[in-house]
Amino acid sequence: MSAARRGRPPAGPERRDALVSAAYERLAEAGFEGLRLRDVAAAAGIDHSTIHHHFATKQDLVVAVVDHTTRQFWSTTPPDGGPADRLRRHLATLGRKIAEQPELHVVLRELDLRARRDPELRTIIAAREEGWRDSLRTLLAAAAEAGALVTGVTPDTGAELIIATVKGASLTPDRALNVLELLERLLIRA
Amino acid sequence: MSAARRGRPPAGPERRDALVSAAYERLAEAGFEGLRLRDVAAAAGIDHSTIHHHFATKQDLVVAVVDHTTRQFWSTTPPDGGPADRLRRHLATLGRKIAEQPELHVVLRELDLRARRDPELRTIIAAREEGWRDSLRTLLAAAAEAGALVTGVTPDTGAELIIATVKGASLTPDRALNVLELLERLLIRA
Amino acid sequence: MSAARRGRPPAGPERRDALVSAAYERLAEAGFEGLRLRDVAAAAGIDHSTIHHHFATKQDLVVAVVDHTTRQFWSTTPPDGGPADRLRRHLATLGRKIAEQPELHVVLRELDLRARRDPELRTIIAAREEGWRDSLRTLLAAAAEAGALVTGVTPDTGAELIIATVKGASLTPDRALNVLELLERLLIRA
Amino acid sequence: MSAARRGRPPAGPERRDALVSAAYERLAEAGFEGLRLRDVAAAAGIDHSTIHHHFATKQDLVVAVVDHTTRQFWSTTPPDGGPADRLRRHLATLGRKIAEQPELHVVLRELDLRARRDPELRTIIAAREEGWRDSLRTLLAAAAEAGALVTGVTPDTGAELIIATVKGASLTPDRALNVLELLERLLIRA
DNA sequence: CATGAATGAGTATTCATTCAT
DNA sequence: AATGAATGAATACTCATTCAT
Repeated sequence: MSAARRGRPPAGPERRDALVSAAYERLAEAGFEGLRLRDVAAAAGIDHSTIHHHFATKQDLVVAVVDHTTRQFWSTTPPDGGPADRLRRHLATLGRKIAEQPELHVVLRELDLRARRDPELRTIIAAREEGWRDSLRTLLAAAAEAGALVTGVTPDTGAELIIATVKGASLTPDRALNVLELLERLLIRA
Repeated sequence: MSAARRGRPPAGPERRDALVSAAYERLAEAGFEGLRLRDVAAAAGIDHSTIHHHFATKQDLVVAVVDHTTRQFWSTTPPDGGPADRLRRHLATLGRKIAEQPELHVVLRELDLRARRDPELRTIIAAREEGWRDSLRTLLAAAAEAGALVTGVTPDTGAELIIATVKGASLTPDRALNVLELLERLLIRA
Repeated sequence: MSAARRGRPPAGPERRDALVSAAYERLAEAGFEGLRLRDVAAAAGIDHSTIHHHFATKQDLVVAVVDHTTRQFWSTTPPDGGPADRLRRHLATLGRKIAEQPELHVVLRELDLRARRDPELRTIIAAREEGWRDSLRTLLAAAAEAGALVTGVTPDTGAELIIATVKGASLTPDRALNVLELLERLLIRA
Repeated sequence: MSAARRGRPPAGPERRDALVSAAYERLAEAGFEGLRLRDVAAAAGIDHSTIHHHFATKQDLVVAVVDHTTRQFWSTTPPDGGPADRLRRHLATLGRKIAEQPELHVVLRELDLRARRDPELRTIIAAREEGWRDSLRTLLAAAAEAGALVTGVTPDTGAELIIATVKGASLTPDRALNVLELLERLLIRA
């Protein structure tokens, strides 16, 4: 009713989301280095000064993008099944997502680097990653108890290895699926 | 008369190297996002417009930094010994270097991301990485022939897994050593 | 229903006064240079776009502030008594007011300067000042007739001297009282 | 030889002075409220970004203007003669300068107000004014010793009265001369 | 009356690059 | 080679004002 009255200004609250999405896309295309509020506004179809009505500062928009991006990754996590199977599916899902949606993981790597110099982002990203790490540890502990894990792999280092490999694999998306398949075979007993 | 007046301005040709080193350090600290020619010049102790006598454009300096950085990484590669041992030493050396010299690997990740949008850097970096990949493949093929490799690992995917894990591990330097140790145990037969 | 919900939004007509007072205070604190409608609105506890329901333009609000401020100063004038005494009391009152309420006189000086570039303000302020000047002239003429004035002081130049000194003294509020006391002794016969 | 090579860019070091003069003039015309670096640059005939080559920030330029302006006022002070005469000449010179060069004194009043909110300017201006105050006190003390001063005027309050009156008189330049003449007659014994 | 969203002209500042010396 | 002055396009952010609700 109120949206798309004359076709140009979409509406009120969803405008904020449109800005975050546009910023996410610009970040994927151009990196932090090339992230310009003007481009974000243009992509969202609004005047660039209107951005500041929704986000006081560029950093505030970036924080919203971090939230949006890490949340999107989080939805990746698998539901249920046997521990070995769940781990298998988790890695397979990640491998597929990296191949299908490479920008998401590229942006996540961009955020990892930016977080080194930005305490605010560091806090948010560390919290989200900690959630992933915890769920991996739980999964690996269950798999170990079920005797499905290769000997010598503790839940702790196993989780770190998975995190590192997923992150590194996301830098070369077309090879990610194969890499994560091999990792899975190395971790889980035949 | 004016050169080496107080020992500060090194000279003519090594001035170029000083600029590359300064740019590398700025890149490690601030990322591409925060790389300013003025800062680089200041760190090298010269006027910022003098940079253009050594590098026509900022991109030229960046290319030189890429060369400098990837070369530094390359020097990391191990010399000789048995194939399993050489692989072990390679991963151990990398793990140690990441812990000791984290900025080098952070800069390399920065370059990986930048290369996605910059064909010139992509070419250089891909060529250097291809060298690393080749030597890993050779190493893994030798290890496989010696029966030292876990079954199911081909030289191709094994090399990809190592590359991915090393890259991902470099994003959390303090955990890198443990991660690479585990990878090594998973790849090499006891 | 929505008005006076929590006692904060006063009502309809007095809202206008609240805005003028808030603007006066902002002007005292930050000068014309730092006068922002948003700040004024925030200080009055309303949305900044609501200001435009009371004052079509910023200038309109400024005009209202000028009226408010000059009126406040006007109330300063003394009632009655003998001419010399009335003059004495006038200067003493001014000196005290400057010390007690320095912002009022600082704002008046701000207005004097602004009036140089703003014909609308100039007209208003000149009219108000003319009233003060007239009453000073009348007072001085009466004092002269009563023989209470030092020789050589005409009502005209005497009034100008008083006006100039009061204005200048208001720039250093803590010394104003002493300055005006001395002026009084110089003008009035012992 | 180097200046006015093609007529447009005047030269190097005097460019700084040209900017200060231009800023002073803009300040006189538009006040702090209307002081724009773009206008200053345009008045000096250079690109507005070039300003930052000479003054890192707007505040730095303002500080230079304060220095320039207060220095100009200072040069107003009279040389020598008998104490009463020197005081007479000082007030007469000030009265004439205010009438001839009203913008200078308007800018000085602008600075007085700005100094209330700007500690950096406050320090500079207070120091300069203290110099004026001191010289006035010395002058009045000499005049008092010579018996040329009206009874009841101490060097301290006399100096304050002069300062206040000069400041206030500068707000209405065409009446300043008369006001200061009257002040002189009130202070100095016939 | 009141609001929140939107606008657009404007504001200081940044920065790679050019040029004369 | 080196420098300092100059440039101009770009950059985040501001602010009075408008408009639909």
